[in-house]
Parts: sequence; C-alpha cells; structure tokens
Amino acid sequence: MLDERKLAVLRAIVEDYVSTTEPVGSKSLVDRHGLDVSPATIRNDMAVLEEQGFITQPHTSAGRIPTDKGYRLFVDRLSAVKPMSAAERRAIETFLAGAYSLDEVVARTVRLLAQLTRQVAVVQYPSLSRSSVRHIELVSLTPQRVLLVLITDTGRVEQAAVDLPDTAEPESIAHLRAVLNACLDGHKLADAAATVSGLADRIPVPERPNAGAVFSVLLESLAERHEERLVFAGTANLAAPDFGKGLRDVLEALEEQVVLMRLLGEAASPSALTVRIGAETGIQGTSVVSAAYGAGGQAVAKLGVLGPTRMDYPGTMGAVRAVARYVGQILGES
Amino acid sequence: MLDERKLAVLRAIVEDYVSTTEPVGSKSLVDRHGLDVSPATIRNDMAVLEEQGFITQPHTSAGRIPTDKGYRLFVDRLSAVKPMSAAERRAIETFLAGAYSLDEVVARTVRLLAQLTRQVAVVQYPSLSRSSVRHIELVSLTPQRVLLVLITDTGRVEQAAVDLPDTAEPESIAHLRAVLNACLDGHKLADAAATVSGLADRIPVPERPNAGAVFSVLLESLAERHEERLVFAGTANLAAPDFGKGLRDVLEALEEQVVLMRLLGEAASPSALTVRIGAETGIQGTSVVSAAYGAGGQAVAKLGVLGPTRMDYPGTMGAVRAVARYVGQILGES
DNA sequence: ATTGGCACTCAGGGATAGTGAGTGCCAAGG
DNA sequence: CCTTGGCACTCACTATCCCTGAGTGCCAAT
Repeated sequence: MLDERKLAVLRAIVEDYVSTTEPVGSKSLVDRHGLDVSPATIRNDMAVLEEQGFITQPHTSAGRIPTDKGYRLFVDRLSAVKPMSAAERRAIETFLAGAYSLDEVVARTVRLLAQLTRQVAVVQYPSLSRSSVRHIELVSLTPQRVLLVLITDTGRVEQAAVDLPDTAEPESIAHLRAVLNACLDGHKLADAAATVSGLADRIPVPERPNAGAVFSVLLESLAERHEERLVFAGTANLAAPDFGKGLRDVLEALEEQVVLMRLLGEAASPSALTVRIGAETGIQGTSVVSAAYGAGGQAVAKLGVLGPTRMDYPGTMGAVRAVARYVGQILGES
Repeated sequence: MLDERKLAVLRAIVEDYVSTTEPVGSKSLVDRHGLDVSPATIRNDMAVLEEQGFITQPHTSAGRIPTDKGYRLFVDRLSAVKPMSAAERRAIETFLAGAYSLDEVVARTVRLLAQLTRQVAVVQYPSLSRSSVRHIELVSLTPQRVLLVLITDTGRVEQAAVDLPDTAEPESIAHLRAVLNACLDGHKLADAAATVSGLADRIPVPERPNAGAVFSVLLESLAERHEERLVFAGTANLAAPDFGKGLRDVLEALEEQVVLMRLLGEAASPSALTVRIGAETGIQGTSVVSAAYGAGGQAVAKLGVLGPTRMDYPGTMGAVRAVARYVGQILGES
C-alpha cells in the first residue's frame, strides 16, 4: 500500500519540515534529497500520503506538513535513534559525575537534558516504593513533636513532622527508633508498610499512642504522596515561537504534577523509550519523549523531554536514552 | 512643582493603564475619574508630567503610559497597600495550615502566592545561616561512604554523601556523630562553621582523615551552596500576552538562581515590602514585589512576585505582605 | 507508472486611502 | 495666572486592492 518511495517521501517531508518549520513542496523535496524522479511523481505520492492521513496541507496550494499520524509512522518505522557523539557522551558523564546528593543528581540531570535537547526536560525523583530503607531517624523538636527522617538506599531523604498525643521521654523515642531500624533496615519500602502495621505489639503499652502517631505518619510517607515529585527545567526554550498560543497549556501542564506524571507514562524497563505525539499527549501540538531509568536493571523512575510535535525525534530520543543510562549508572554506584 | 491635581492625574493614568492595557487619553481620564476640569486642562498637566519623565506617549497622538519613574512615584507616594479581604485571609490561613514538612510549606506558599496575584511567585527556602542545628546524623552507606544529614530548627533537612579516605568502623562513626552533636546542637549555623574548624583535636589521631572528610563536606553544606534554594510557580501566568517577546528573558531569569536571588533583594526586616520596577530589576518590562518572612521577628528568607511592569501594585503588595506574614507565623509555630 | 505541460488557487507582501483618537497650541474668559 | 473651547494636525490602525510566486491537481503523452 505504501511502497518504499512513498515512505522515503514521508521521511523526507518530516525531516525537512522539522528543520525549516515550513510546509514542504514537491519541488524542493526532489532537490534537497537525491530522489531520482520528477516533482510530478512526488506529487502523486503526496496525494496518496495525504489521503491516508499522514500529511496535510495548511491551505490549498501550500506544501505539506506531517500529521500526528505521519510523525507516528516516522518514529516507529522510518527513523533510528541517533546515538550521541563521543564528545557528548563525555560531557554528560563529567557533568553528572560532579553530583553528590540525590537532589544534586536530579537537578543536574534535568538541566543537562534541557540543554542537550533545547527543550523542556522533566525528571521524576526515584520512586520510594521500589527502593529500600537505609535508616530511620527520630529527632525531638519539642516534647510533643518529633521529626521523622527516612533515608533510602537511592539516597533520597524524606522528612515529616509528627505531633505526639503525649509528651515523650528521650528514652522512649530512642527505643522507638531502635525498633523501627531493627525491623525495617534493608527492607523494600513496599514491604515496609506492611511491617509497620504489625509493629504495635513490640511497643510497651503506655507508649503506644505516641508510637501510633509516628507509625501513621511513616505510613503516609511510604505511600502515595511523595511518589510524584517532579522537577523540570528549560522552560526558557518555550519562548521560541514554536508553541505560539498553545504555550499556556504547556506551562499549565508543567505545574500540574498529575498531568505531568501521566505524560511520562507508566514505568517500563530501563532506557526503553516511549514517544507520545500530539493528541496522544493530551496537549495540542506537543510531544513527549520519555524513558525509565534505574539502578541495576531495576527501573526506579522516569525522565523525559517535552517539546513541539515538530521536533527532532531521532536526536531527542538519543539524548533521552543516553541521559537515562548515565543517571542509572550514577545511582547504581552510590 | 507637582500639585495635587497633577499627582491625581498620574495616579489615574497608572490605574487606567494597568486595568485596560491601553494608552490613556485626556478625554477618557476626565470621564472615568470624577475630575472637575476640562480635558484641555488635563492635557496641560500631562504635558508637564511628560516633561518630568513620569509618563510618555508610545507615539505622537496616542494616549500616555507611565514610565518606570511614574510607577515608582505611584508606588512610593500615590498608592496604599491593599489589605486582603477577610475571606482571602481565611483562605490563606487554611491553605497553609495543612502543610507538615517544610517542603510542603514552601510548595504551598509559592502556589498560593501565584494564584493570589496571578503572576509568577518565587519563594526562597529559609536560610541556613540564620537558623540553628537541631541534630546531625551520620548513616553508613558503604564502609567508605557515609550520608551526612543536617537538621535545622526551621525543619530544613540537608543531606550530602561523604567519601571517606579509610574504611570506618561503626563505632568510630558513632563517636564522630556524638562529638558533632555535642558540640553543635543548638548553635547557630553561622557559628557552627567556626566550631567545626576547631574540632579535629577531639578526634583520635587514626580517625582524623575520615573525620576531616566529614568536616569538610559539613562546612560546605553550612556555607553558600544551599543558601540559594529557590522555588517558583505560576509560570503559566506568563502566557498572558503581557510580556510579548520579553518572555524569554523572564523564563531565563527564573532558571538562573543567581539572577533570581538578586531580584528578591537583600534581606530586610520581616514583611517590609520591596518593590523593584522595570529597569531596576534588570529585566525590561518586569517588576518584582518582594518581602522578607521569618519566625519571631527574625527574617529567615525572602519571597516575592514577578510580573509585568504594568501590574496592580497595591493588590500585589497586599498579597505578598499577607502571605509573608502567615508563612512566618506557621514557621514560628513549629 | 512516470513525466511535462498547464490552468488554477491562495497566502503573503506592499501600496493606498480613510478613520478617529489623541495631541499641541492659541486666544478668550474667569 | 489658571482654565477652557476651538482647531488644525499627526499617525497608528484597518480595510481594500492587487500582484506575485510557490505549490497544487489534472491530463495527455511516453
């Protein structure tokens, strides 16, 4: 139905349109790509491609531009992920290597990705549920208030204040801390939740109210709420006239954690790329390229790039894949 | 030199221009405000105001718009901070009250401020140097790597990984932790830096290399680097055509911590408002309204709003002041 | 199936003219 | 001396028209 040449034409249209931002016509197509046929032939091909919904013309008598469906086909079958150059790989490596805390790693990653792709980058913090407890700390703030600090093996630190129903002696807090660490250290957070629920027995009766308060806050930390922390960078790249009036939608999506989470998609195996195009993202004219990243073959979170539907997919995909790999590597080391 | 009426004219021009976005002429001025003089009189006044540099015309034969200098005068002498309505105050209070961790307080504050002002809000994390050490925790990650966690009385938690030169026994780490907490607990962070430097003596000689590594990372945490953490929200409000092409500059400034810090200005006494207009901010067409906030009369950080020079100053100032106060209150409680 | 030829379409870019809000200035009046 | 009505003038903005050229669709010939 679509022979070799028609596919080549579609590929050429996507490439030209992406680089020039202008509808591409039959004449310039044969010129710029070494097609050994006449413009008229191309026109016939384009008519077919248009009929099938892969390209369209903004108005009669203008060149063609790809539709979402056209980009889809291009990404799925007509293009290859463009690998990073050696120099770029080195740059990524050295830039990420300088980061110590997890915050720093994430911050650098997101900036790096924005810079490489010249688009908006989004990075999700390593998810809690797939990592394990390294240490739990309780610190008295006031006699009736303690700070709960949870440290995971991905280096993530969660904190929450707990209001106690009764005043607490330092020893009882120390005891509670010991119990928590003894039972949870090294456990996956997902299991930890279950363990905590059955822990009340190990606490002397008079201290149970306080322990209960701590447990419930701890459970809350382990659960949904913090799962969704996202960071983004590169919004300045939106100022390019790419989006025009859709800009508001994009900016709004960026501030809505929920929407953004959905855009990054469900977790997949590490460095497998997901591409959402145009309508698939729910934001007109916007595409998202994302990948899971993780330490040691285990996906812990996602990261991605958000840009105009008309973007350089091979290049963007290459950058996202490369960054996802290196971040996984860095996290695996620590 | 500028009599009552001329000032009234300037005020009216600012108000009208802010609300309509269009140059305001002599006729509409007398209509919309109850001025008991003829348009011709107003024209004379406007000529004077223009001569003095408070207003200009975008082109001959258009109405006048305020200059930066005009806004300045308006803010300094012609307007009063608009207090929040009772309903708004209640909304602020309940919205902020739901936050537990410091992260949460900051996140809510910035979103709240963006929503109230319909502009871009920026909040600086409570500064480290003005708060004091609540607790220091050391957690082994590997035999040659520990995680340093610093907890302050504002609820802020800093973390950093430390690579040790030698492998460390659990006891030596425990000892180090005890020493650190004994010496630093309750001290202002600013003093803490000095204390740490003189601490090497208290450590047995064989453990000094490791201790040194920890100290140096700790000093780094106490110093500049983390001082500057900033969060912003409400970028979607930039999509209003307010900025036009200056938008790129604004977005870039938002991603440059250093620039943003400068915009918020030096710390002042809590809830004193600072207003920077147009060129004063270094970003064409942009103004910044900021205030310090803090617990118990002590300023700990700043927050503010960034918007087009043509903004509703009284309203924005009211919102910033109110939010700064409530945040200080919330922080003071914990 | 491919190609050259040809008539047709239509966005975009000046050029021109009309409109009206707004100005500056002046001379008269309080 | 300040205020005011009158008046000529300016100039952004809009509408209209026209033209140009890139690009198309179709057809008949190869």
